[in-house]
Amino acid sequence: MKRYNPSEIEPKWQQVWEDQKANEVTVDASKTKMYVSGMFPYPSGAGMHTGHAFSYSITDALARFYRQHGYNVLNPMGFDTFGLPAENYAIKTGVSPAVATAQNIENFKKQFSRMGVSIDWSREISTSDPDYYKWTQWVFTKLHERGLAYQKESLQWWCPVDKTVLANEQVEAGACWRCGTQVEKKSMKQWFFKITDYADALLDGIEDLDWPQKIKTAQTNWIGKSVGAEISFAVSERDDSISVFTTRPDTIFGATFLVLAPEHPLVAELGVGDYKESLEEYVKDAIKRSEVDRMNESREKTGVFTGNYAINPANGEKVPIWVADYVLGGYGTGAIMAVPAHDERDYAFAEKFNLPIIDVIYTEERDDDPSYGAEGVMQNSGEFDGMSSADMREKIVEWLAEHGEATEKTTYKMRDWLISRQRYWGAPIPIIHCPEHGAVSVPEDQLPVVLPEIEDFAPKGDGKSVLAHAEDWVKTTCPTCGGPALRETDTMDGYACSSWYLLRYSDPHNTEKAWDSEAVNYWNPLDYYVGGDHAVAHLLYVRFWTHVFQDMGLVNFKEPIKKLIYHGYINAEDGTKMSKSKGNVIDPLDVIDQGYGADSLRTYLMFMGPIELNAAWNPKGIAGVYRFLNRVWTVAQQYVDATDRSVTKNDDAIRVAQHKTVRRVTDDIRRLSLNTAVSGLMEYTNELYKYKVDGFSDEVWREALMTIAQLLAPFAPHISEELWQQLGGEGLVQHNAWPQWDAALIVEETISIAVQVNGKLRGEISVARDADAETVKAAALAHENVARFVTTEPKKVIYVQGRLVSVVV
RNA sequence: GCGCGAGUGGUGGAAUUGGUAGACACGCUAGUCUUAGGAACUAGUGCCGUAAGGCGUGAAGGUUCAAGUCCUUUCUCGCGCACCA
Repeated sequence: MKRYNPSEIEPKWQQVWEDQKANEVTVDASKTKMYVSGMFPYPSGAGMHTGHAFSYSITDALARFYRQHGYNVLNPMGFDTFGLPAENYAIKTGVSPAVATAQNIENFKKQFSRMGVSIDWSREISTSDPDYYKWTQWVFTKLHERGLAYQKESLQWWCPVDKTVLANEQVEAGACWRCGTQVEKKSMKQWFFKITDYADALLDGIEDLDWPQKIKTAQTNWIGKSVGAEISFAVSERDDSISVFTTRPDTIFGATFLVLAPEHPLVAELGVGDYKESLEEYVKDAIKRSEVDRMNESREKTGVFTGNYAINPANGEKVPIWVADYVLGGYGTGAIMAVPAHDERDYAFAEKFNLPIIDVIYTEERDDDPSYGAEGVMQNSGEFDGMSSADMREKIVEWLAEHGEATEKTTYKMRDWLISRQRYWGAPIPIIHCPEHGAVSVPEDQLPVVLPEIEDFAPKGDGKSVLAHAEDWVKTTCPTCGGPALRETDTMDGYACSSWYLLRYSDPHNTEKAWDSEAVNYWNPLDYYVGGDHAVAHLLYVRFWTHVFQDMGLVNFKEPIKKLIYHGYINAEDGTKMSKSKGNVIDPLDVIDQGYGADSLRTYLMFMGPIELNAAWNPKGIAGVYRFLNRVWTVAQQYVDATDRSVTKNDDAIRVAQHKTVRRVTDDIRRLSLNTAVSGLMEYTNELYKYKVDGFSDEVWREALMTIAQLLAPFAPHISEELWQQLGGEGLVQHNAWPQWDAALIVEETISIAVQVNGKLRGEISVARDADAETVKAAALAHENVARFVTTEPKKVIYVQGRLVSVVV
């Protein structure tokens, strides 16, 4: 008997798939399409880790499952190649990012091949390939044309030692991540995408997405829609007013002071007399710190009085104007009316600085706590006393508008998407700055704006990308007037590059346009998107761009991803994250090399638990799966080697087990319960194992074993191909139909019924499948052990068809 | 703090619709055989108890003939957001 040897059969089938181009697909309107994709990887120098192996094993299982069902399956792969690691590596070693990236991609592709994933490599893309980023740039110009890409002065982190701009996540506790210097804020002109124009559309789209609730909630919160009012407060003894945003205009009679953010434009003018100096100092200090920092610090409120007053438009009361950093400059109007009786933050502030608190909403259950957000009956509110606060919310805005300025207003937490990066290794922003015409888009026929090759990748310390020093490249002519002009030297955020790659897979080599709409509309939207990261950013940006593309008539759908599979992490054996420093990293390629093979690795990853949960790697666990595949192998070999195939002893039982398993595995994969699909295959194998000692019949065993090859193929494709071939199957198992189950064969003649007495299990009876209720009840009561517990006439006997009898005494 | 999940044997987990809790796998125990093979096979394995039986799904209540599943309260852990007015 041949032994199961994955290191022999796996490379063999990988070669066959490659030679036959088994996974390449084209648009075919006569077939139902199925488009699945994992989130494309950043090809790091470290190669593939278990997270990748897990993610792509899920994707591949689905691709193979649907391919076997006869769908036209697109399972592509690409590489998210722009980004900081390659650039930092270049700064350190001088190896150009393009060269290092190409090597890493080669390595990743080898590793993908060894995993046995069924990818259509003819569609490979890489975001740093000029043939790709030409179209990323083209999208930028289209957004620019539509007013969705614009420039704005904005504050950026600046490290005075490294003399470079830092991203928010590169600032740790107010210090530069590299040198530890206290960072500063610097105002710079930056490019933004106007995602806020799509806030409502993106919010409305969330409801119908077949995505995990937590991702949908995360996106909803991120967009952060608030409906309220903007109300104007006149500044006392000044010809000025301060506009505030509130979601609770009904509490305006309780507004006892105003608070402005330190960034508020009026702050500079409001300081009066003795208060002026302390105000200036406070503002200077607050602006130095980021919003992020302010939030990380203790919630102890700080603030200063301006010495100035405003008039509450509801009751004409003079209310003091304060400045405090708990009010954010970037949200609403950067100013609030503080209602300490009904907002815990205002309450904390009022307590600390002894400001008046007026309770304007009465609720019965209210205790002494400041009643944050509660609805109730209005009081201390003039003519509105006794009314319901919820009912008056809109009325009071109308009333305020009659003798002042007040309008209904909706605000969002989401800000526009800042895409400028002062970095080399990214897609150049396709803009030319002309002294005459300003920022002009590079015309389509001059795209791509190719990233120039340079020698020195280290930032020069001027807050610009090193591209600014590639003088020949920077100096150009204005597309509008032909006069001398300069190129934009910032590159785009990598998220821009990954916001449309799922569309490019449909038509990856098109040199005329970003994609052909027929191809894109055939394959998209994506049926399954598999990943475990980017809950908000990437998954929101992809939606944003697709919404825009639909508005531009480039695609005929709004939402790019139908079903999102957001899987967990694979942790180390002790449940903590794998990390190089802890030395607990499991390298999936090592696992394959150890002799377990890719099939065991993949099947184990699917068997570990529900895909959406985190799981801890258990070296014993993969041994168990290897044992299972060995049993599959052994039982198949014993059939193949058998000289006598005339023993029909267990044929009926084998047939029942086979059809039950087909049904179960099919259902389980459909509902993405991959761990139970694998356990179903294990049970089936164990059962066949039991019967093999009695000997083999020909057709029944052959069919039973071919079925296992088919059902196992999504998880362990190599052994499945091998067994399929040994059993005389036609062609590749992955191109053969998924087995069907025959419902009639699964039905058993006698069924087992549990018997409970007062809710406790007391016995089990066997009855005919179609026995009527009275017969079953009688049989239940006749059961010896049941009778022991039923000493009086039962009060009630309930028969649940096909399941149990419940006797109540 | 707010939001979203999840708590089941020694371990990972199963139970699709309120209907036999613990499938499958790991580990462990005992045994068989040792063509020393990452062995294989057989039997057992929730807890207490010799048994009959009792107890048992984070905790406490409740609804029901019947609750891991539904309701109320509460605790713990994970993830996301985090002074957004």
